[in-house]
This record gives sequence, structure tokens and C-alpha cells, in this order.
Amino acid sequence: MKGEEIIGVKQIAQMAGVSIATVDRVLNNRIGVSETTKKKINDIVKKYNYQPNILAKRLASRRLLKFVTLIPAVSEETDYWQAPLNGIEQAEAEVKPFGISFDKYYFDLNDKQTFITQYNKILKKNVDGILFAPSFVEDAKNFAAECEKRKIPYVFINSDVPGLNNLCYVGPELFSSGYTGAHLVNYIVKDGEKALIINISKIPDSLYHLEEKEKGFRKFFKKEGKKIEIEKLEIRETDYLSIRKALTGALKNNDIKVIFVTNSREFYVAQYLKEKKIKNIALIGYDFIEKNLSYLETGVIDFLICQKPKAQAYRGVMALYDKLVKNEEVTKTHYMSIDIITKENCKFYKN
Amino acid sequence: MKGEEIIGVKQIAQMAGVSIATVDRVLNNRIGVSETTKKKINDIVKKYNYQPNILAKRLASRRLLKFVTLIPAVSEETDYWQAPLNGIEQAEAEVKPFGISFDKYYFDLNDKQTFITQYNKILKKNVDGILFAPSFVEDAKNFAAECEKRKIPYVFINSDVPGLNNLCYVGPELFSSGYTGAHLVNYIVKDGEKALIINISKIPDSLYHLEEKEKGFRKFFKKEGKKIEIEKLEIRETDYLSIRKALTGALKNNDIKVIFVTNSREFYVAQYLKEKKIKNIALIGYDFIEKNLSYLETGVIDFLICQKPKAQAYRGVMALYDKLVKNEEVTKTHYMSIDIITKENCKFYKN
DNA sequence: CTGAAAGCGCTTACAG
DNA sequence: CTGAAAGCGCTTACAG
Repeated sequence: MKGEEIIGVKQIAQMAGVSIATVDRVLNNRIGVSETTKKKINDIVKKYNYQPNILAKRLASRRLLKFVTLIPAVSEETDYWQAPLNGIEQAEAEVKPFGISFDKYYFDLNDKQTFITQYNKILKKNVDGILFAPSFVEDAKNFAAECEKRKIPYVFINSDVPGLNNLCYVGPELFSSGYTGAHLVNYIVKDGEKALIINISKIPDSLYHLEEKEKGFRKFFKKEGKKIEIEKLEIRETDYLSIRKALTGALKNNDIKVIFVTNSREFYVAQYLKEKKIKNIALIGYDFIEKNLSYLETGVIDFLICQKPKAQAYRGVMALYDKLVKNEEVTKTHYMSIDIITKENCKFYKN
Repeated sequence: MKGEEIIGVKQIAQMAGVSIATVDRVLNNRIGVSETTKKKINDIVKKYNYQPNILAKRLASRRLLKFVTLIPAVSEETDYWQAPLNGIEQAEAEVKPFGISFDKYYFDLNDKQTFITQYNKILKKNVDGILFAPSFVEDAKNFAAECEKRKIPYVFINSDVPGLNNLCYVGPELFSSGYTGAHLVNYIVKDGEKALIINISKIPDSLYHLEEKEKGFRKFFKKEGKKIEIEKLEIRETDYLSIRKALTGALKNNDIKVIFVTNSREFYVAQYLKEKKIKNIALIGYDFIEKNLSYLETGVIDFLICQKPKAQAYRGVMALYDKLVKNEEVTKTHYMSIDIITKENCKFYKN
């Protein structure tokens, strides 16, 4: 910090009166050094605040690392997972020169078995770090257990599975995102008026996540002492026709002021509102995906709550890198910011 | 991309039937290579998509780079500039191992002369890249001209000065941030009701920026065809007493529904509203600074519009790095996202 | 216009 | 338990 001389292994070796090979052994906690020399070297390291040159380290080390990622495939239904994939690729480009290679695996969000098949493939390989989306909670736990058996650090993105020894989690804090959504809703509904929460999903595993958001949403009004009416609609299909039918039922003879969709499927609701030419219902939902953006721009959707899926994956990979290459401590939980996107600021948003 | 062999200077030299020194000359556009060999080498580079190993490059190059930054000092009045400083320091830590050292200079936002004094000091040194906040437009232009004379690339953050040959600008797009603010206001005021815009500043140079935001703000209502009344208050002092007086005048016998402050000084307005126990006026302003946050948390301030000042500085430094170290093209204008911060999502925000 | 050699700060066998 | 030497992929003088 105060402009000290920068020293290297050579200088340390000289001062300690040993060879650089011995210094290297101490620096990297390799075995086979007497306690006396070890201490002598460590003292010098401390005194001069020696910082290894990471460039030289990676260049000299012929050891290559293999990172593996396992996330949902981009599907026709949603291009959401394109963003995390982009984040992985950005990280890949950045750490490639440091001798790290990537293997990318994908599973089908509608087919739990594909997740299992893929993780079994991964476990057969020689990998140094894993990043995955634990979309199917139980299977994710099994995968995690296998990783631990093999002492492979693993990182979660997008959703967390508490109670495991993952290196870290990078993603949203769901409760607060629902809570934030409620604040926005609060500018739109008045006392006595109605809001409608809609959960659209056919994967049982995702219900937990949706309900966390819902809890946050409800908590806001409880805490603020607002007397709005909250209705709820569960839709267990993800095709427009089913959703259309459900909405027709729910909105009939009903004076809903605002709809809060707990995941990225609000484009279906928007499609419905547009089709029926309903203009006096505000709509808030999640995620910066193509289908939502077009409705945001035309004003059918009022707010999108987003959590930088690209950055999630990028940071997740970098956590593995920090741990395995830089040997740094990693913060276990890294919550993303809760971003509020409107028609006006969306063009500046980096998803 | 398709798992080709990774080749290095050695392989290229071998294939071209020359020495690696010659390859190096071509790769780095140094003089003294015949056109024939140059072409031969470039063809191989292209054919194998040779990517230089940046680690080895920096390690081998004994050339050190000096980056200089010139930003406002953190003052009693506002800790805003702490964030960009943190961003610079983060970038510094990251690129230090690549042989880059930093000199940080500061000026007083209330004293234009300090900016001039500092930049003259900088110009006397041997520097390779400069990042600065062009708060005083004319003086910034002079500084920029000197940089160009010396062929030193320079980057702007926080506010732009169009028409110059800066390497890039990283910061907000002001018009759109005002426009976004208006959208939020629009949920609060109804037709026929009143909004108040307040510009608080005593630096004439900053007025341009405030007015850009104001233009965006007004444009929204014009475009949406909303018939709200917009009043405006100019305050040319930045102490509470002056502001208190101005507010008392402006709010007397007036039914303002929402106040939009065009910079970070809304904490003064919040202080006033709190003091006078006025609860039915919503307040929107700029910037994630301590003084605003406390009012945000108690609900006096409804929304804060923020633009990641830390990331601005970080990205600004990295632009110099990309240009000078990686020899990459740099996008000239890099607008930050326009972030909407509420009581609920503020604790997840990374300013 | 071109090449042989040393070196950047580390790690990695190998030898003792 | 320890050291001498080669090498990672580049750049930098120096010599021709």
C-alpha cells in the first residue's frame, strides 16, 4: 500500500537462503518443508506483504481447469435462459487465457429426467468446478451430494437450495422482489380496490419460488396497513388457451385494478388484455424477455421486475474462478439487485 | 470456436519459416518486416485465428502504464463521489498485476480553479490514459485538447461533453432518466393535479444537465397527453436555510402532489417535508447517497433514480485498459442503466 | 530486414 | 527435506 518494493519468489528465496523451489512449496502449502524454513519463509512473506503474480502463476502452471455448467436449454416457450448462457460465455472468454475450459450442458425444464441424465454424464468426467441451476430441488440435492463426495465445488444460480454446502448462490432474494412489486402496485390500487396475483406454472418444483414472491407481496400490504383486496389465481398450464380460459373466469364481473404475475409469464396475460381490449388493468410481472418487452413498450405491461440473469451466471462462474484460481474466499450468498424496468428505462437495461 | 488447436508465436514462426522475433514484429505492427513475410505471417494468423496470450504478453512486457484519474473530492456536502472512487479502486486492484499503476487527483466542485490546477499537474507527468469528470465544461474542453495534443486517450464519466474525441463516455443519458422519473410521477398525480420540478444548484455548469432531465420529464406528459400542471422552482443555493425559505414560498397555498428534484439534493426537500409534517406530497429524486437513503427508508422519499456511479468509474478505467492493454476497440458511448430504487429494493442495490 | 538469446515470475518434473 | 534446470508464451535488447 505505501509503495513498498514488490518482491517475488526469487527475492524471498534469497532472503531466506533457500531455493525458489522451496519457497514455492511453502507458498502453495505443498508437503516436504521443515518447520524452520517454513516459518522463515512465511515471516518474509508477511513482512513484505508478498502478493503472487497471478499472471505468472497461471502461465507457468500447466494444470488446466475444467468448469462445467448445467442450465435449462433455451426453449420455444421462453428465451429466458439465453441470458445466463450469455453470462457464462462472457466469463468463459475472460478466463480462457487463464487455462480454464468449459463444458456446457443443458436440460429440459419440463423434463426432470433430463436433469438427472445430464448430471450423471458430468459426474463421469473429470471436472474442477460446477455451476448449475437447481430447478428441480430434490435432484439438485442428489447432484450436490455427489459433488461433495468428489470434493468438487458447485455454485447455484437463479434459485437457491438452502442448507447445502454449495460454494455460493448467485440470484434473487424472492421475498423482497415480491415485496418490491407490492410497492409498485400500491401506487396503482387504492384502499378497498382489488389486486390479483397469478401463478402460472406446471412444474411443481417452481411453486416454492412463486410462493416466496407472493408472501413478500402480501407482507407489504399487511405491514403498511393497506386494506386492498388480494385475489389469487393458480394456473397449472402454460399454453395460451388454458390461460385465456382461466383469465376469463377470474376477470368476469370483477373489478381488478392490477395483476401481479409471479414469474415471466405475464406476456400471456398481456396478450389476453390486449385481445379483450382491457385498458384499465395494470400489469406487473417478471423478467426481461422478448415476449414481455413488446408488451412493455406498448404499455400493456407497466413494470417488469428483473434480476440480471446474465450477471448471475457470470458472477457464478467467477466465484468458481476466485475460489479455484485465485484461492480467494467466496461470499456464500450473493443476492442480485431487484431491478424495476419500465417502458422508459428498458432500452438502457443490461439484462 | 470449433476446438481448433491453439497456436502461439512459436508455431507461427515455424510455419512461416521465420523467427519468433519477426512474428512478434508483425503481430505488434512494428516496423522493419518485408511485405512478403508480413503477409505470410498474417495469413497464418488469420487461418488459425491466433489469439495472443494476454498473460504472457503482460508478463513479458516490461512496459508499465500509468493511468490518472481526476474526479471531484468527496465533500461534506455530498458523499456521491465516494462511489466512483470505489469503482476506480476496484479497477485498480484488478489491473494492477498487469503492470498498471494509478495516480488519483481530486478537485473541488465548488471551485473551478482547482480543476485547472490539477489538470496542469497531470499534464506535466508522463501518463498513458486519463479518466476524468468533465464537470466544468469549458475547462474540460481545454484539458481534453491538451490530452489530444499529447495523444493521451481520455475517458469521461458522470456527464458527457459531446463533440470531443474522448475515447468514451460512461454515464447517464439524462433526458431518459427524467423521462423515466415522469413515468413514476404519473402513477401518483392525476389529470389536473400538480407536480413541482426543483433544480437545486449553485454551479452554473451543472444547469445544462439538470435541464436535460427536466426536458425528459416534461416530454413524457406531452407525449402521453396528460393534463397535469407542472410548476418549477429554481434554487441557487445549497444550504438548508435557503432551500427551506424557497420551499415555504413555493408550497404555500399550493396543492402540489409530487416533487421531482433533478439532482441528489432531494434530502433537503425531504428534511423540509419531515419538519413540516407534510405527508401527502410524494418525492422523487436522484442518487444513492447516505442522506437520501435515510429518507427513502422512512418513506419520505418515494423513488430514487440511480445510475451506478461506481460502475461508471470502473467501466471507464476498463475502457482505458481495453484500449491500451488489449488493444481493443472501445464503444464511444456507454449509457448506464436507469435504476429505480425504492425502500424495498435498496438494500440489494449495488451503487 | 531478420534471428538468437535472455528474461518476465512463477510451476513442474527430476535428482539428490 | 531441498535445489538446479527447464519451461509457460510472449517481449526486449542486441547483433548482424
